[in-house]
Amino acid sequence: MSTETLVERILAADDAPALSAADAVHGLLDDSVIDDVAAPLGVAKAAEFVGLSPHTLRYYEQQGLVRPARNASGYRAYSALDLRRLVFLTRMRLSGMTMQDLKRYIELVDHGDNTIPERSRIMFDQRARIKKQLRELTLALETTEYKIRAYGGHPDG
Amino acid sequence: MSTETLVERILAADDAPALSAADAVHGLLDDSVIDDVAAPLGVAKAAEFVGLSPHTLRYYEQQGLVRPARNASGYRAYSALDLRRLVFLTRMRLSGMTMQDLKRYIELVDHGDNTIPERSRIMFDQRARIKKQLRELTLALETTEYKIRAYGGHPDG
DNA sequence: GCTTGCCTTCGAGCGCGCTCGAATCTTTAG
DNA sequence: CTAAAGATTCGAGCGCGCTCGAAGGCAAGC
Repeated sequence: MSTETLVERILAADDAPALSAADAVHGLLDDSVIDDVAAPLGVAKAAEFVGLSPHTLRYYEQQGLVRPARNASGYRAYSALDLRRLVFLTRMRLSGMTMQDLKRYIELVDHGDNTIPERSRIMFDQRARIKKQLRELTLALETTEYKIRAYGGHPDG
Repeated sequence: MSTETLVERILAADDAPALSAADAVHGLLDDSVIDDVAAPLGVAKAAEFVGLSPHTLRYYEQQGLVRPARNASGYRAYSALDLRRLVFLTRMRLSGMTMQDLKRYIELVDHGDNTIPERSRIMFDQRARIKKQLRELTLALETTEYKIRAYGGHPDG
């Protein structure tokens, strides 16, 4: 929570992102919100929900990251649980976790509570990576804003 | 400056990164520091300075992003100016600017001041991208810390 | 019944950004 | 003088994470 409010201060009152359609990954803080959506969702809707392509969702499934149920016709049906996992996966991917690490992590999840120590380690590493990226991005932001200032900052040329 | 102090608060007093050898990209805020270094540098030293490989520096040159002078033997000699550009390039790359956009930008720089409007636009876009990434990373960080908390947070398994 | 459109599987292909190997030249140490 | 370390150019190769195309099944509207 502390982190959120701080970074919120950084990014608030700025070029409002205008998050239009279903961008769960960039908006949701409370996963329980997902229950409100009319799950289960087909692959297209689920993809739109997390901001990925249907292709990518099938790819994730093939890689063992999600296992949505199928309806009578063999179509994928993403439950609220599946959607929450997709949000998790997408956030981890967006923050630079590799497919390999993500696969390993999910594999551990599927193997019960005695894998928690290793999962914990993975999340510690992930946190360190994210913080490093935050540092790098902060420097890049400063550099960028320096340039904008130097150019006089005319947004429309 | 405002941004820096805020994010500094977020990341301060944490797992100290132990920035050992020459990590200009992650540390320098004032480019003038570069003059202190004994420029010009050979490709290996320059690479170490920005945290890239010599291969990558040659690749950047081939792509037209830097043009270091050559000594009598044809070896690359990166001047302080070149090093500052390398720091800039590296920060932009680390913050997700594509090679294509970077090439375009440098091309504009090489074409004088009347290209400033377009350069300005590129930097505005870049800033928006960085801020989006910061938002995504922040959510990912929260998710990660949530997991760590859930796992009881034992760092050593 | 037919068309439209979204769903399925499969394997191949691709764009990005390096990364490497080979052959050769230069500099430095002993 | 010799050997080792590090520089050069060139083009090929690679790992990641998708991304796409082909061939076909299923559902709904006219």
